Amino acid sequence: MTTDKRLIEAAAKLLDAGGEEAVTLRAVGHAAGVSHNAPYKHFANRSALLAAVAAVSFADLAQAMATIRRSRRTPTKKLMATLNLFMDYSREHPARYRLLFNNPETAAAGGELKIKALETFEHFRSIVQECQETNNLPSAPIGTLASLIFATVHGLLAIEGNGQLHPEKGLSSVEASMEILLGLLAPSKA
Amino acid sequence: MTTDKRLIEAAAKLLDAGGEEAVTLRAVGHAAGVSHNAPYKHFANRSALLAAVAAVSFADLAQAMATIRRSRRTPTKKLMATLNLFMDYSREHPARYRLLFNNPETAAAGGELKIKALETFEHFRSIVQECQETNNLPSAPIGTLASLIFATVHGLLAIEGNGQLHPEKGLSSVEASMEILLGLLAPSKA
DNA sequence: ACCTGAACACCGTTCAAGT
DNA sequence: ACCTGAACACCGTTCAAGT
Repeated sequence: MTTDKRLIEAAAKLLDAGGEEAVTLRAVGHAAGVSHNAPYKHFANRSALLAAVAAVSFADLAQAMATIRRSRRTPTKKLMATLNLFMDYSREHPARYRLLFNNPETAAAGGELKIKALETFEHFRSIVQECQETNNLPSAPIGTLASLIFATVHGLLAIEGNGQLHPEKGLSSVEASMEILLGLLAPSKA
Repeated sequence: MTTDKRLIEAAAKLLDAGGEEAVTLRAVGHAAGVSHNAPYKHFANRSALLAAVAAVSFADLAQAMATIRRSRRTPTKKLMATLNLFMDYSREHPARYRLLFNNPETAAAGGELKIKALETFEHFRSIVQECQETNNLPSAPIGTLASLIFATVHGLLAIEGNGQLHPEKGLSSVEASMEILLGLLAPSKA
């Protein structure tokens, strides 16, 4: 495997294991078997390395979503599967999830990263559209509806990760909240 | 003003102006007119100082929400005003907003910070409840409904802050998305 | 009780070399 | 072309004093 791939992989592993602060160039270099400043021969700086991690992570998500999209399932089931994908990702890789969806630097980035991110949203949007076409979601503008549903899972996951979702206090789980949302959004079958 | 208040204020100002990375203890100390390690006489460490900033910020938000809650407005208008409060806060103090609602350390914290955070949610929940009672929101469990609506603004604002809300690409603004959500949630006046 | 200056370990980044 | 080791500036944190 080429050095740059190994650096990205090492950075991702450190990120998952210890959060963003654990991703030091020294640790990344060491984990990849090179010196602490070899990364600079492959990436402009630490941010660029993290951006590369984000890009491959978006690509992974996009691929998983493409598989769901192609599968033989009802649109509603596809949407559920996609939402579950996000939930699992957020819970198994919280720091990575934050890097993808909650990081000012990721926001500012363009190039490869931006393209991969847009691909991910495009899959999501398409699945939401299928649900609309089968009359399982209201006929609001597709972009608005898709961003609304995505933002809701995202927001719920953020709050959950922040420990501000308190099932014991009457607040509900991400799953339950999403079910309620989709239930309320579903057009009454008149 | 006491030194600890001045330290919190200086930290908040630096946070708003330059993001979390700009909040170095050296800069905070300097801005407050003390040495770079005087903060340690008032706070256990940098995290504790940021937690104090979060606590006063939550208190400010809670107070603004209490005012809205007490005002002579329809429940729906109160809810709108509260949502606008979050939107303004996120746009005017993005780094601070992230500290409050998107920070693993804030999550782990207890004490004063946790209490202030819960107070904020309590106001929000109460306003949502008013909307339910006047039949402007469906009769889902209050905790679930409140967290759902809050998570949605929060998620939309996170995406907006991340530059992933693209009005030009058919995705919509936070305001428009929230209006659609509340419109769809509103029980049909039968 | 509250503050300061020196010191330490760690980090991102740069630079001059090495193959 | 790719990598390394030394060096620099900066940071959080600790410690021994100072009033």
